[in-house]
Amino acid sequence: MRSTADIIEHYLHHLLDESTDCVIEVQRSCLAEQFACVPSQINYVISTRFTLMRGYVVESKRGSGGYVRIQRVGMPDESVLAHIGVRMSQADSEALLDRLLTERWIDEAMRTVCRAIVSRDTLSLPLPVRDEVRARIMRGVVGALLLARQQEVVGVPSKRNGG
Amino acid sequence: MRSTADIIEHYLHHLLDESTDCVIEVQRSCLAEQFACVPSQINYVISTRFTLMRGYVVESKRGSGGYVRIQRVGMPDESVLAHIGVRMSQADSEALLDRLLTERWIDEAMRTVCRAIVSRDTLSLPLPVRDEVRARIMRGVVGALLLARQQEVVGVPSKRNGG
DNA sequence: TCGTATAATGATCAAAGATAGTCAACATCA
DNA sequence: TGATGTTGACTATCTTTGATCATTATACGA
Repeated sequence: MRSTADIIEHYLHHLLDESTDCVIEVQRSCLAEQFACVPSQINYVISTRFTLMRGYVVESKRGSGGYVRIQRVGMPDESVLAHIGVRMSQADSEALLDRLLTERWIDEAMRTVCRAIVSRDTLSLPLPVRDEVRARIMRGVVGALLLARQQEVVGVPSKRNGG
Repeated sequence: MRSTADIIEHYLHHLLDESTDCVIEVQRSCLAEQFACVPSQINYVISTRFTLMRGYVVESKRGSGGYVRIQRVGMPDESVLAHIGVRMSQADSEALLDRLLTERWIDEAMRTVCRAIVSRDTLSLPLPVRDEVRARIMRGVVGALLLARQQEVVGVPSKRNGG
């Protein structure tokens, strides 16, 4: 059975898909009532599923007339590397891979392979080393992609060997 | 007499045969209850019978709404897996990537990215851990390639962010 | 008009709950 | 007797909940 958090996430995605401008505004307490959960559950969903890494910007206002605004934003090329810190969680790296797929930097196969590589089962290292290695790997991936793009533009004929 | 492990294995195989897309999702605790065994028995069954060697990829999620997903992806090339031991050097992994490229399991882009990932600079771990992680990564790559190939066939239902 | 009290929101954080994983001792089978 | 199977204590991760704090708008009295 899917968790409440999953259901709420799905609902918000649905609203975003319906919206014409990739922005939605909801009321935390209303949503909570609608899904029969405590208000802070909404914060949980937003903080785990609508992160900047996944391509969302969230703003809110308290007090009467308060709201939570969720906006789906595009990915500025150069900002990607900057968003990868010294450590990176599995969730964040999967989010980034999903975005790279959405933005057509990579294809399905690449995402599947990279997802497998950065999974905790594959790395199988104790924290925080695991998250540090994952960050370096994601840097490597994005770095390689950026390089490939540059070469495309300049017209370098697909790198040979390279030993 | 058949062991409990055999019976559970058989049951899971049955579920997989019934499924239309070679994927099943079960709950560890439910299965354990169903077969009157401890939950860790399920892990035993999965780790001994649903290995990559035998053509399965397994993913799971903990917590509320948790599950274990078993996917049949087809048997990997034995000679490929055989080359990946407990440890793998950078040179060996690059050689394997070259071979995968030659045999058209991967394309240039994939090789470039994977080479970057398994380089000692990216992993940046002391030996022998570095070679061990590299071996697991290459194993993950092989499994993911099988998975990706099957996703192509079945057609992925545009899975949204990590659900 | 200004300042303040109050109501209406949303945010944070830590504890509790819900699953699944690991490991090693013990049991059983061939 | 070694290989395979079973068990349970301990661990890791993800979700749910509630107490408490923070912010904003508005009503109201001076």
